[in-house]
Amino acid sequence: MHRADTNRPRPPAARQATLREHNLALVARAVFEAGGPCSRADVASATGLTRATVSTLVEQLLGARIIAELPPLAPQRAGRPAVPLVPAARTVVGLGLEVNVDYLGCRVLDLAGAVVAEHVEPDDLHDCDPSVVLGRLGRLARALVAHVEEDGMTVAGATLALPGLVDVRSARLEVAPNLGWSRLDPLPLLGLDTGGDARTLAVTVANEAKLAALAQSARGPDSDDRPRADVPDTYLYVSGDVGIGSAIVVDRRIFHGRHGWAGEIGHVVVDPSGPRCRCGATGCLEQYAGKDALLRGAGLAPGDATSDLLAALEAGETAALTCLRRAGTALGSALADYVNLVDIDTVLLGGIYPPLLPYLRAPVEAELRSRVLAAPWAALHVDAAPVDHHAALTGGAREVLRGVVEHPTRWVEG
Amino acid sequence: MHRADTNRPRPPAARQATLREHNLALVARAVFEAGGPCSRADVASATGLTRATVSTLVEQLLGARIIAELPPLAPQRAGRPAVPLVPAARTVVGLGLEVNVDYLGCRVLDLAGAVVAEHVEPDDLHDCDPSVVLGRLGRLARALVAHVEEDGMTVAGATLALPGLVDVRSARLEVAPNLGWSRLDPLPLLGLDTGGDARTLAVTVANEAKLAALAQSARGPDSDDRPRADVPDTYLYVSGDVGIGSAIVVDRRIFHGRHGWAGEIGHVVVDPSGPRCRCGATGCLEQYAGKDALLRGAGLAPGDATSDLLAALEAGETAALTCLRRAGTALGSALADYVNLVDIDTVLLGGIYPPLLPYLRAPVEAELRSRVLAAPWAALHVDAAPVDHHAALTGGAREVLRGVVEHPTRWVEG
DNA sequence: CGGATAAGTTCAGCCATACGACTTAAATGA
DNA sequence: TCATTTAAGTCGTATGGCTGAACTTATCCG
Repeated sequence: MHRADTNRPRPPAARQATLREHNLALVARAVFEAGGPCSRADVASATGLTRATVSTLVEQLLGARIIAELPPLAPQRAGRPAVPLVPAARTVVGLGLEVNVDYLGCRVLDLAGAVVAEHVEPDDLHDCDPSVVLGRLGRLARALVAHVEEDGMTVAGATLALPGLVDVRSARLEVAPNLGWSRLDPLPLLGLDTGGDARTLAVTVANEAKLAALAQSARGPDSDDRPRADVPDTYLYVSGDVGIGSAIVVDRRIFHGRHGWAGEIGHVVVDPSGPRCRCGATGCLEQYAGKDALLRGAGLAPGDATSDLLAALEAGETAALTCLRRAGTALGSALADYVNLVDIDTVLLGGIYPPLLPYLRAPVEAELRSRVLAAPWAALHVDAAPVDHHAALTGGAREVLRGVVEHPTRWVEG
Repeated sequence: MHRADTNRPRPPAARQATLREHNLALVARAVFEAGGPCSRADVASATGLTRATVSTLVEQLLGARIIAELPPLAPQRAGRPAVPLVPAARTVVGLGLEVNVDYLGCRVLDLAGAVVAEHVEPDDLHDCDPSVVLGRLGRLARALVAHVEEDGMTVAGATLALPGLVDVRSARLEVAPNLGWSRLDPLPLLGLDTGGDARTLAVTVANEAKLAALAQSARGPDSDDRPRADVPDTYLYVSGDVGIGSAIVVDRRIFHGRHGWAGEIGHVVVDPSGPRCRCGATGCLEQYAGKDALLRGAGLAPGDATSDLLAALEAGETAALTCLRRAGTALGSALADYVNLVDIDTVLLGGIYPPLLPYLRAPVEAELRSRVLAAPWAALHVDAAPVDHHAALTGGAREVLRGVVEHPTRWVEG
């Protein structure tokens, strides 16, 4: 059994240019994480660099259009007034793409976190043809890219979100049950790198739930769905739908595991003597807390909407209430395993769960209290995910922009 | 709900000295990971630094006694013969300490990976007094430190391994059920930093299974228990005993989670209608595959040894065989959850499991095949952990030495 | 109006690495 | 035996990024 990582690559040698890259990224991060306009002097004291150095670096970031200067505010203290620095709006942008069972679309975000453009087409994409659908998405994306480029923006890259097992390193989709796709390389089918002009757009693929998870983190625009609670940098995100996906977010980055398949909570064992799952095993979480199981348990049809379920619950229907208690216990049991294994104390529930949370919370928390070994020593937080409206589009675009902020050198002097 | 990590610290500004530190560590790593003597020129081509720079850095590492030169080998090619560089033996050393239910001890490892000194005292430490036992361990450690320092070695630090929930950041032990300890700060009780001389020895604490996990990784001396198979850099380590601990190792580092409590596989749900666990919940893995459960299931007494169980199995006793099949299925079910959640494809079984592996393997693998969602696309490897003889002592010492290799600057020019 | 205060800029100095030339040390072969 | 070849390791200059102190700019305050 030989494996590739036995001689993992060493980091490259550091030279003067490496210093620059590091400090450029440091200054960029300081501006982005300041939570408001900040001066060069603020950045200097936040980073530990001298004001002289910060000035040089800021100059480069301005030139790269990664940050921007605002007109000086009315000064309130003695001393020369500061020039406010902010993330640049509508200059360098990221593109999020997604194909999911009920829609396909793309969204462009700028560095300030604002949605610059988007195009979402609801559709039923169960068992569709990958090349047709991805070709269609590619055309949408090209149109959107052309549009924002006409306005002088630069698209830094794109991330494609797919609801299935995506190998992040080979950019290969192994299987997406609900789309009926398997074993394909989605990127060539988008036709983005062979567009009209000769430029190539860097595109990556990732699992939809993982990208949605990234959209939850605190910093960024608060122009989104819900008022943004203070989301920590490390949390578990669980997205309920027909399947149940999840992601481990550590310091605002996805923990991918070996292939990018971490977080498959939908098939965690809840009860081995439980119902058979479509995966072949028995008693998987999905069979208790997946969308189909919830609807079936409440006496609704598989095609019904979450709102029907919610109506049944609000009407006090016993079948629905019982089913949700059962689902909550199952979800709590699986989350307890999750927390026991990875020791992360915040769980954000997304997908179909946020409106159902009032019915799920008690059994989930009861199960966590009794099953999480460390529960007596560290409080656990279970909350609704703040962003859910096509979160993977936002997450994908943000992932691109994170790359820009963390590696600004590529955009300097271009 | 306010949490501390919302404003996580930024990395420090990089300056010239940072470059040095980085490249010094790079050169050190190159020598340590070469797998044999290597020349300055080898290091240069491995790192991408010039030979001139490597010479300077090697000079410093030699001065810090982190690496050493060997007498030149009989040259086989034309050209000036290389001066072989190797990790230094018996210069800078790491100290591993451990208190466990059946022994306490300490072990000193040098940078070459050799055991320089050790002192292990078997004892029954169920429900012992922490201050007495830790005081005793501290005295052992001081004696060992004095001994190796007389031989001219420098102890770089120490790591204390404890079988319980250890908060790695506060160095606090929350609970260690089998020792009967709870809520205590173990480090002061060791009395190592207030020793006879005024020096302070940096000591950290960690969970025993996690440190044992670190002892498994491939590089390092092969003077240990078993012939070292090629262990990858990323794997799950599971240690069976009365309780079942585990660790997630990614790129040869422990994934600690929020507090250092990741890997509590012993209380993953196997069957909610199963037996009650001492943790209060029902159907935890420990109740199927923990040592007590195995002995009880095989009709043996709780105090019996693993060898008795093995004898019963080899004699073909039905109760023992059935019990191990059941344990294997339970372990496989829990491991399947683990792999589904963290996507790591190698599992090393340690503790009492290696000799039992022939009886566990089939049910474990069957369960993994049917329950791991990604099983069709990536082979899983379940193996016996190569190191098990007081592995946490080795892991703890290695952890200290990893710090030396990755941050050599502190040892240069001292 | 002038001193205090603070933001931002300029410039000499330092330091680590690169690059090319040089030295050292062995094998090779006429 | 001795020049040639090959490769390891060292030396000296050049480059580039950061620092620190002095300087300029711009505002407030008495």
